[in-house]
Amino acid sequence: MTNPLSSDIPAQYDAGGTERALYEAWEAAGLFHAHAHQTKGGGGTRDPFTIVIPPPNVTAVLHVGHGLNNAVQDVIVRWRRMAGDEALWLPGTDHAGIATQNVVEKLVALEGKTRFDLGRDAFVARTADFVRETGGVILQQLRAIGASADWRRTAYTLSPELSRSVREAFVRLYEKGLIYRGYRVIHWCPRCLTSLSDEEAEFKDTHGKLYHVRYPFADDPSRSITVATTRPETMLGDVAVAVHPDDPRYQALIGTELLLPIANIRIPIVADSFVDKEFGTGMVKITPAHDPNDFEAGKRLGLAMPVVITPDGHMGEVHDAEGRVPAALRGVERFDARKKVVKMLEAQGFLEKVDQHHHAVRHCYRCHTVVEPRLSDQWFVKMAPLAKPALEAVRDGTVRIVPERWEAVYVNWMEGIRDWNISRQLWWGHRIPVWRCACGHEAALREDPTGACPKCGGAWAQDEDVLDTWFSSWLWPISTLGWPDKKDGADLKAFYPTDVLVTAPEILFFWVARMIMAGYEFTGKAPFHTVYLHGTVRDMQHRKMSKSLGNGIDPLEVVEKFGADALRWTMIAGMGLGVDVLLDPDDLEKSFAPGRNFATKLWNIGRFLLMQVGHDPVRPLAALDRTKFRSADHWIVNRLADAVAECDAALGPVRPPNGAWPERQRQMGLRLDAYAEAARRYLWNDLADWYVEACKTRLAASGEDREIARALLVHCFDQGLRLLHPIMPFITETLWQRLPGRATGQWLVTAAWPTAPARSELAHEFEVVKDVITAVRQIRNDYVLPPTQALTAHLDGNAAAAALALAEAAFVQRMCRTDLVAGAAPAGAAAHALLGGGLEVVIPLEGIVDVAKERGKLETELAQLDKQLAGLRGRLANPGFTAKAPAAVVDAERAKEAEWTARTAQLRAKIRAMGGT
RNA sequence: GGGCGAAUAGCUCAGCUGGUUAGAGCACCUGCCUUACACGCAGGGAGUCGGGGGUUCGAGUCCCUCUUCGCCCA
Repeated sequence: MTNPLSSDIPAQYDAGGTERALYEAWEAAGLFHAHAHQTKGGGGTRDPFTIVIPPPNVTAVLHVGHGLNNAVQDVIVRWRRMAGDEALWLPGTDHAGIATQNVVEKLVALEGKTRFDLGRDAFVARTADFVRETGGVILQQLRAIGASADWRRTAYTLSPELSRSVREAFVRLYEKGLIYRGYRVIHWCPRCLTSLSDEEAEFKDTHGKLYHVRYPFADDPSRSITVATTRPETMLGDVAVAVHPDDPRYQALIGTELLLPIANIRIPIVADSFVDKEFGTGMVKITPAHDPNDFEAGKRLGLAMPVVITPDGHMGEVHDAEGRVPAALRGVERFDARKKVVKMLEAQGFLEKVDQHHHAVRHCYRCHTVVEPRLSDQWFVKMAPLAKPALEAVRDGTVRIVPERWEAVYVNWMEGIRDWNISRQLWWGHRIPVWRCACGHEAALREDPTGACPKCGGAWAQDEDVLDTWFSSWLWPISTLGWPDKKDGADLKAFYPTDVLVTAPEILFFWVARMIMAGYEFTGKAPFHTVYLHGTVRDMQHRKMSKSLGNGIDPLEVVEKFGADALRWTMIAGMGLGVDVLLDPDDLEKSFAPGRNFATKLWNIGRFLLMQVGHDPVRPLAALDRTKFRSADHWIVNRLADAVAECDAALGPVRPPNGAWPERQRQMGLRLDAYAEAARRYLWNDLADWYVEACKTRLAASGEDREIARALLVHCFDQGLRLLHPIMPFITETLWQRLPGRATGQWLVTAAWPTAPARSELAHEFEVVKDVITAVRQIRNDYVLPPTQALTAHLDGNAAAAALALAEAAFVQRMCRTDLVAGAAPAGAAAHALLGGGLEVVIPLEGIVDVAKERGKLETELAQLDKQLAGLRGRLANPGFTAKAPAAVVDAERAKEAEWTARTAQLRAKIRAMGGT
């Protein structure tokens, strides 16, 4: 294992042991704990920066989707922590009503029992025990990927504190009349035995069938009409057949009666404008208890509502349905019943035809069972009043959604918002705090009642249902910070509203939209100013990773094999805004190599640099005499300034300037891939590839030049580690601890985020040196000259530029084994390169260079340039362009023309000298 | 059926309010174990910006249209 805090630098970096030890050290040092009193709201001086975690289910184990989501949050929160904010990342879990109850029911089933055998209290106690034992697993796993969450504030939706929030929210809404009880058709999961909200009943495209069924007229069985249905078994609950009132085909039939096959019941033909004239036959059967649209129609028309399917999805005369379900169908499972009904219809000659039919069918989002529309009593939240401020917030930029296209989706949903079914027929969850008495008295109570009904003195009983888990999740940003508790409101004052919410688009409606509503309803403020919706991790066929497909990636396996830094780098660097991350579950090596390779490279940069620099202290940047800088020094300082600016531009702005995002800033920032690339380019392509190389010879000497190189190497590497730390926290900290002069107790985690150093005017001088080196390397490659072969390059055409290169002749020699000479090359065969500013690099290669071929190369270059120059001159000759284009554009084009003209002249002269025309 | 969006190098994507010779990463090809790193170094090829039309001095960028694909909602 690599000791994270030691000063020696082994040849190999061992991620596994280092990461574990380092995480423990960080946590022990309390680096992730945010202090309310440090914030401006808490009496301190710092801006707060808060992210609340999208709480994973207590039953969840870490999958790569969590990995991505939490890596993003960690990058952002680590960035803000370094930037000097009092940064709080608040972790926790939710109790996941349906999912957790399902898991425990399965455990109970292993003992041959059901939850009903145990009884409600015992089952709830059993579930609570289960959660106590296993509920923290995923939070423990988050530590392995480096999550810098404030574990001392870990929250849980079913804790006493958060339960109080839920209760308070319910009672307030109830008292305002925004929570009501309604008897209507809702989505019902016959397996979970509970109702579901619209959002929890997911559409899935299904290959079904459209059955065309003949319903004979009651008074003349020789005549019949035909209705089309995808669910023939529900016909037993039919109470009418509807036609569109304007449909000329059926005007005369309205009011006549049909004989419902199988059930042999008379039902009327009615008119309702909800019927789609074009669909099927334009006649639709009405089954009010088993279809939401039919329910509405049934209500409008005052029809009966017989229920013919039991809660667990079997046929039966459940309610108001005597005589409708024949004995042969009673107790038959609904899909078996469908087959039987079809057979019966066929046998009796009522089945006209069956078409293939593709349609979207609702499924339970927890167990994927086909949802059964069911008529029942449920609690609802009236959403329209809550949606109003939440919609306005996104419209006026108080809350921005990134990427932008989801704002339109959000607005669209909000405008068509429907009431939210919040009751669940479960035992695991917050029990609805409503008590009812036989006398009709009903109350929602903040505290459990002790006595009897205050109205009549009779016994009163609490509602049996529990609340939708999302009814606690929508309070998450406020409940976790202590709402509504006034006595200890420090966190709410210090850290609310939060800043960025990081999640996947799938739960935009489930959770994000509702949190915004709850924020306004209960605190009068939006709970955050930015919603960052990231992509999904997919496999190489662009399929979402899932257990059933077996195409998942276990992030802990990746951490084990390549390190958390490699995992994080790969995901963050590969994540464009709102873009899916593609990873190959069958080839983890290939998927995570970029991260692992970069970590290794970084280790080697650090190892070499630190060995060269030694342990002696170095001077700070400000103490360096810039007049003593070499061209490479000026250059690397500018590159650092560029890198800081690029990272800041990619990440920021942090928060809206005056409470709302101006149009210009609404989609700026959070470009994590661009940030990652800027940091990588600086450390690898600038610092390692050029500056470290440029320092090699200088470090071997002694004196002032060596000290400048040492100081800049340390400073520039230090700054680079800081820029990279939010993405690769472990290896950067491990290296940072080894920088000379590091005192114990200093941590990169809380080190200051870089600010761009003052730029130098002389950085371009090193570009000339680089260009010469690159030109020589190109020539060496073109003529397949071995790297060891010594060359001499003559620098002509621009004496000043040549002098800059000659000043670094030793460096050039190191980089490309080539000596530099000022002035024209001797006559003879040579390779040529024409650099910017007219600087010519000429390498005599008698016997190797074919003069005609070399001339051909220059002629090709000339031809290309001539063509572009012709276009450019055409543009400048066009009065429309010079008159209408901005002056700056025209000037730039003129400057270009001058430069290209000079270059073509130079090329022509060279070609002539080589015997061409 | 309603709404939103995308089509740019082999792949994944940048390209801001129209204005350099359209970029990056990965992949690919060539050469190299140059005393930190082959998980590396150096060099290189590659795109008629989905088709068509329009606006403009100028279009990958704006408008229309067609084609294909994706997402959300019913």
